[in-house]
Amino acid sequence: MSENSSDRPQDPQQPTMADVARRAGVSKMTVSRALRHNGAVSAETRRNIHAAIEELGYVLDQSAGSLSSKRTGFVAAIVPSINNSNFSDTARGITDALEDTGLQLLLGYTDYAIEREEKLVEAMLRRRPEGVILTGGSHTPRTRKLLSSAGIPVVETWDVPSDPIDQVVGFSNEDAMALLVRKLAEKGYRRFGYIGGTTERDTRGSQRRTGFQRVLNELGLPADRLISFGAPPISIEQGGQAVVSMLARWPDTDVVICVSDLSAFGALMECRRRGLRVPEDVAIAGFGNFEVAAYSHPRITTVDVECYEIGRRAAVRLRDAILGQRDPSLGSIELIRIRVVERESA
Amino acid sequence: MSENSSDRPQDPQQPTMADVARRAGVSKMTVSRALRHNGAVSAETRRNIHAAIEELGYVLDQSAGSLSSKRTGFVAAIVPSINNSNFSDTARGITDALEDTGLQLLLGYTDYAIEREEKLVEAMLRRRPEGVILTGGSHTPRTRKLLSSAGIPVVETWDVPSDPIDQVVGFSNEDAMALLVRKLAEKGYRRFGYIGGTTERDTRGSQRRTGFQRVLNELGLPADRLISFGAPPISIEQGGQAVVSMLARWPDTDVVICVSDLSAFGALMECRRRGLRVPEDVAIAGFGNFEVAAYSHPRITTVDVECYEIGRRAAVRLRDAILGQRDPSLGSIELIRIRVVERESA
DNA sequence: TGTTGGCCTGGTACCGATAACATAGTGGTG
DNA sequence: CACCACTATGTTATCGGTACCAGGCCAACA
Repeated sequence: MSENSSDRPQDPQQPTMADVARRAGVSKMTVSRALRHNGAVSAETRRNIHAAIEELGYVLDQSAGSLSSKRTGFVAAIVPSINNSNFSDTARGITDALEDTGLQLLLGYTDYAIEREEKLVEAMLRRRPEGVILTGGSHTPRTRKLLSSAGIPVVETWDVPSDPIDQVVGFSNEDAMALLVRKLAEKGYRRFGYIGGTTERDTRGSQRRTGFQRVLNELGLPADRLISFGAPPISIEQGGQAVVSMLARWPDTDVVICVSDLSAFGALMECRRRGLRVPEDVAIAGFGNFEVAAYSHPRITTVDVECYEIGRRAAVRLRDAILGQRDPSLGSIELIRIRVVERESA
Repeated sequence: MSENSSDRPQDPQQPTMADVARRAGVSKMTVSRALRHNGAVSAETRRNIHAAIEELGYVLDQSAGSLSSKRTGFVAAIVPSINNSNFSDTARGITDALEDTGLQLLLGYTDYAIEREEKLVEAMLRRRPEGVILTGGSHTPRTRKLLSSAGIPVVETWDVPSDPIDQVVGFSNEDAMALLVRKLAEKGYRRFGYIGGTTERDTRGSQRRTGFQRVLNELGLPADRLISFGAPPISIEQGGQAVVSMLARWPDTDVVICVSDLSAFGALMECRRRGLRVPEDVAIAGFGNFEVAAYSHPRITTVDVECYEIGRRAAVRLRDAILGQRDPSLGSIELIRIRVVERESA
């Protein structure tokens, strides 16, 4: 039913602004003015135009408009996965900050592959976004090149890259994990295990592992209990499987730290299923402060990242850059607060 | 840094196809042909053109192209929430089915409000998508009107509306819930409770509640143990709070059925926290077969919906309609399989 | 050798809006 | 009453591509 035949037997051609203008007895230009509440149009003319629009079922063709105005009215945001409440909180933050700016969000996801990110960036750029928000600081050289020469503002998030493309709103995943490990060491834990994904694909994951190892080295504690399980993002199920391997190999592990709350939750449930007490027999901690961690039984100790704020502030920076209102006193790098949330599991 | 000043001191103006043509010593038309692998262009010319593109850092402006070709190359999908693995599975199904069709997915989310859906549909339509995928069958009259007269194929999903706009790929939420209740009644449960969101806003949620009540009425069992808690989508936390109210009010409740696995999980964890045995003291069931339900302890009995398939098939139908390859022997309504997954919690 | 047909390539006219400037009317002011 | 500032509207020229048609070139064939 490509030619949708329901309601009214509509004309094969969609009406254009010229049709509206003819019907309202004015010129195209006046219609254009009436639609963008900027121009000076008399109340009566405006009424006629809106009546004509209603009768014809006219919908503005924005792509035609952007060709001449050079404003497409959207920004692109690229996240690793939409099925992850951390990133969807960030997306919400972006959407909220963009409200009332006339800017729309176009969301794309990469499945944690920077090659897919490259393809996505190129596809987005063909539609001429007015700005781009990326997740993470690792990109292909071509992605960097495309974005640098696109002449639009770019904000990298969820990371603090050493060589930013443009602006940054994020935090150090390494430091955040270090903070958690240090806190747990203070609580008396000594034999730390780490569960994460296999490859380097999830760069934020590997940075967290680095932070884990760094602190243990500083404290003179062994940092070799590492289980890598599956391609990132590692799931609840994989967290469960990984903790089994961990305890089979190093049965005296004090505390298991997981790359995210999802895997921590899997590990926790698997331990409970096997009759282990958490945290008495083995403690568990996660990362990201997902809702599941706050309401599981026992509740999971984790690191809270202000995901929503990341999105909101990234979008505010983008908006200011686009509208040329960028505050020069602000640096181009903005750090987001992270904090350890101590709960029952560790 | 709106004028991105890093890498190279780039020209203020982005290069256009005419620049590429000039540099390659051909006409714009030939460049256009070389970029869309359809036209006949000699190997050497093509090489020159690609070299010129590379040197200039040219990126095609698709919005200009679509103006004259009348093909924008994207479809819009509108989901209630991106932070919900059911819908993001559907989104993945759409993305996968669109691969290699030259069609891109533009995702929008409504936060479960049909007014926001209306705004979103209008915003999308201004960009002239080649097709639209909606979640659910309830829309504002204006949304329906806009879509019917847009002259593009539309697929409604996750529901079986009585008066479809165009095509449908979904299932009956009422029947799916009825299936679950019937199965649990067969297992011997008699005193059923239901936990869901408050308003009619989440239409799929209310349909599920209707299915719940219908079956209990048919079986001559009381169907009045209903707890409504919070605006949809109800969260893990709200599931926990609701089960507390439920058991305070009707302490002898056999089994608690939740509108989704997330609230079921919250209820389950809260029961465990209070020392209740599940399913011995109270059984719990959910809906949607989320990962959290499969790996919690105990595992949660639920209804599995083929979310990914919903997306994939909706996109296939859209694609066929757009390319004019729609198989007329296929009806315009496609039902997705649903099945009860019996696990430990009920 | 003339004709035919296929492969490349170019020229021109748009696609549907907006920018920029021009113009007509209107009321207030000295 | 001429002049000015201001409002409301129209005209023209694009924006950056693609559709469509025309034409040049060359090999194959009669």
